Amino acid sequence: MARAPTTDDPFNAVAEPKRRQVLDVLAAGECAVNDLVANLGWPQPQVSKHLSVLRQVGLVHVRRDGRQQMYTINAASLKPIHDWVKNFEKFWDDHLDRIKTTAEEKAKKLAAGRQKPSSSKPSSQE
Amino acid sequence: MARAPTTDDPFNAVAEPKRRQVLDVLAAGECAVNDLVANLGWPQPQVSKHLSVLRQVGLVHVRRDGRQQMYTINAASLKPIHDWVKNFEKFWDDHLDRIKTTAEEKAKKLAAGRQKPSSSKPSSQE
DNA sequence: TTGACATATTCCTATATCGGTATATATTGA
DNA sequence: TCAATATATACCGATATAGGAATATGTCAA
Repeated sequence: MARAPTTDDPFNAVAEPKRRQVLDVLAAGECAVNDLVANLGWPQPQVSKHLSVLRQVGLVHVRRDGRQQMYTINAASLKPIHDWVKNFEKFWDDHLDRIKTTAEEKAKKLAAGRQKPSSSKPSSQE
Repeated sequence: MARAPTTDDPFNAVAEPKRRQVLDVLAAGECAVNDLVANLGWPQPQVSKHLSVLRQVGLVHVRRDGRQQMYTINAASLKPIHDWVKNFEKFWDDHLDRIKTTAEEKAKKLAAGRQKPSSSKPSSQE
């Protein structure tokens, strides 16, 4: 067997850096193919082919406007990626959980006038 | 040219669903290879090979304990993915601070709208 | 040392890729 | 209808893959 096709899911589609670049440009708003070509500086067929992959996984939508094909990002298709990596946030950002959960407490303590900065011991497991 | 190697970056490494599964299991804590084999139900060489890829991109660390190789997740290597997708949160997450993000988008659209469709001039990136 | 256990590596093959070049399709205007 | 513009597709070649099977490596225990 070979690697899963790039069109299988957003994970595979977005593994290619150039496709991420395309999405980065499209994040700024609707764009015609030639504008992408100009923005990215790649050969037109290359841009079209990357757009084709993004289309097939539903990461972009197309609309014809005269001779132009207007592409818009459909970032909702990135949500599975977001949801998956989100589960690992705590591993590199162990402030995150703590800050989020204790922010109000700290605020209260500060408001009370006394706040001891207890040396925080990092425990990965919450 | 072919697709970028799976060991090039976390994006490519994690494009394979089974490697995400491995990380999901490791997220629960340190694990020996055989435990992964038992947990996942895959042939041992397959598990080892996926671990090899994850090792090469730094997504896991290994420690020898007797005859066992104890694997731990190194989720910090997922941060680039997290950081990238985070920029698209606003597209599906409505209850984020919508006013601020839409304002930014409007500004971007206005800036992008100054480009003429026909005359494709490579405007300075970014 | 020998054998059992734990894990990694090698060899194999079908497959899908990315980039380049050339060309096809579609739309508009004269 | 024809030319020009805008975009998509077809073809090619080199390459890396994932899984399976077999085997190599490494470690412990008797």
